[in-house]
Amino acid sequence: MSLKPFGYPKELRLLNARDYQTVFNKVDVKAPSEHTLLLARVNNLGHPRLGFIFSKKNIRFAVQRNRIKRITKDYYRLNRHTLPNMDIIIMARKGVDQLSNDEVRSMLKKQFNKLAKRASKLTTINN
RNA sequence: GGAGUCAGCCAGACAGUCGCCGCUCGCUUGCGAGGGGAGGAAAGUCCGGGCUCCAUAGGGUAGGGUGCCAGAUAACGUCUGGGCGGCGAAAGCCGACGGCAAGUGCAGCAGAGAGGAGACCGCCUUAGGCUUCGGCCUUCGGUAAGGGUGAAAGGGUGCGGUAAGAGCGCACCGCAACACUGGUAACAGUUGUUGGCGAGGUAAACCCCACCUGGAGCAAGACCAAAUAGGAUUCCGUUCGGCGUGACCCGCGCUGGAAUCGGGUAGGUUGCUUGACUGUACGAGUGAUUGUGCAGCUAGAUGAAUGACUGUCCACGACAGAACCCGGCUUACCGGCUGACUCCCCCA
RNA sequence: CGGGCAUUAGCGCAGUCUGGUAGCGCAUCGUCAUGGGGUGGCGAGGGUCACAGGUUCAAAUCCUGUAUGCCCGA
Repeated sequence: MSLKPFGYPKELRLLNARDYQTVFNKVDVKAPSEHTLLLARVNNLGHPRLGFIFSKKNIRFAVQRNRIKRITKDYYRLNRHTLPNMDIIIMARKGVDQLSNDEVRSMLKKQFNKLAKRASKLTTINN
C-alpha cells in the first residue's frame, strides 16, 4: 500500500450493498450514543473501511446531511491510523443536524475512541 | 433631500495546509503537472417540450385541460402588446375575464312573495253596518309609491298623471338591438335610428361552445456476461386462441397454448452532457422574441465529489446542495449595487 | 428520482362526490343505582374541520398554494 497518509480513496470505504450487509449480518462491536450508532466487524484487509447511513428521515435537509457527512469523512481520514482494522458503519439519529461543526467533531472523537477501546478488548479475548 | 414604482445584477473576499470527483498531457499502472468542479431558486413537482420504448401514434368514444383579442415560442396554464373591469394622487399594479336568450339543477333560515313573483302592514275604492260626524268594523276589488324580510325583491331621479298608484306618459341618466365610423381583432364612440326596458344570481353546479390533448417514464431504454435455457410428461389447438400496445372499441405488431416435474439468478457498461447553450457586434420588431457574423466550452457523481482547518479584512455572510436535459410557474431568502420613472419639499 | 394517498373532539373514524345542521364509538365530567368498586341507566362539556389565499349570499365540502405524515416503483 502506498496510500497518501491522510487520503480518502475508495479502498477505505464501504462501496456497495453487500459490504454493508456483511457488517449487519455479524456485528462484532457496537458503540451507541444519543446522536449516532456505530456498528463494526473485524476485517482482514489490513486497514479499516467506513460507510455511513445518514437517512433523509433522520436528517431532513440535504445541506445538513452533506455537512455531517463531510465532517465525518474529514475526521475519519485524519484519524484512521488510530482505528482498528474493521468495517465500520456510522448511522445518524435524529437531532444530529442541530449540532455545530465542533460539536460533531468532539462527538465523533468520543465515539471512535469508544469503538477502538471495545475492539481492543475483543481481540485480546479472541487471542 | 424624502417617499415610492419598475427592470436587472451580486450572494463574503484573499492566502496557506490537508483532502474528494471528472478532463487533458507526461511517464507509466500509480504518481506528477495543468485546468475545471452546485443555484437563483439546484427546492415544490404545478404546467409545457426534448429524449426513449410501445406502430411511423392511426380512427372513434370516454376522460382531462385551457378560456377577452392579437402576437411570441419547440411548446405551455408562460411571456409580450392591446381591450375591458378594479385599486392608487402618480409612476404603476391586480384580474380562472366565453356562454345562465339551448336544457337541467341549486338558493338553508327569514319573508306575503326567491323568478314572466308577490297584497303581511299600508294606500285607494265598491257594497253594507255603526258613529261622539273625527272616523271605525266587515266586505267585492284596485295598487308595487312607502314599511318590513333577506346576500339578492324584476332600471334611477324629477315632473305630469291618477280614486290611489304604476314606464302609464314625458325629460335627463342608465340599458338593449340594429346601422354607421375607427380598429386585424377584442372592443370603442359628445354618431344615428328603434325599443318603455320583457328571460335576476350561481357554470372554481351539471352542462353548452371554441381550441388543445395517445400512454408511460432515465428505476425510460440499449449493450456485454450470465440467465429466462436446453429438457420430460399430459391435455387442448393449428382461419381459433394467447401475449403486447395498461380507460374502452377498432386497428396494428408478435406468437401455438396450458398444467406438472426438474434446474436456476450476479452484476457491469452505457444513456450522461455541445445545448431551443453562453458571450459579443450589427440588423428586424412598440415588445415578448428573432436573423447573421465572430469567439468560447461552462459539474457529470453512482454509498454518490464540490469540503475542513488556520490567519487577515469587512458591509459579519440569508434561503439553501445538481442526479437525463431544457422553458416557465410557485414557494423560501440576511443584505448590497446599478439604471429608468412618479410624487412631495428646499435652493438657484 | 418518479408515481400516488391522507390531515375533522384526548384516541379511532363518518360527513367532502351532491356547499347551508359537524356527527358516531371509546375516553372525560356530573348524576342515579351499590355498603364501596366494576358493569349499567340518564345527562353534560369538549372542534379556528392542518395552514394561507380565492370563488360564492354562504366553504370541513369547490379551486390554488404551503406544511406535515404515509404508501408504491431497483
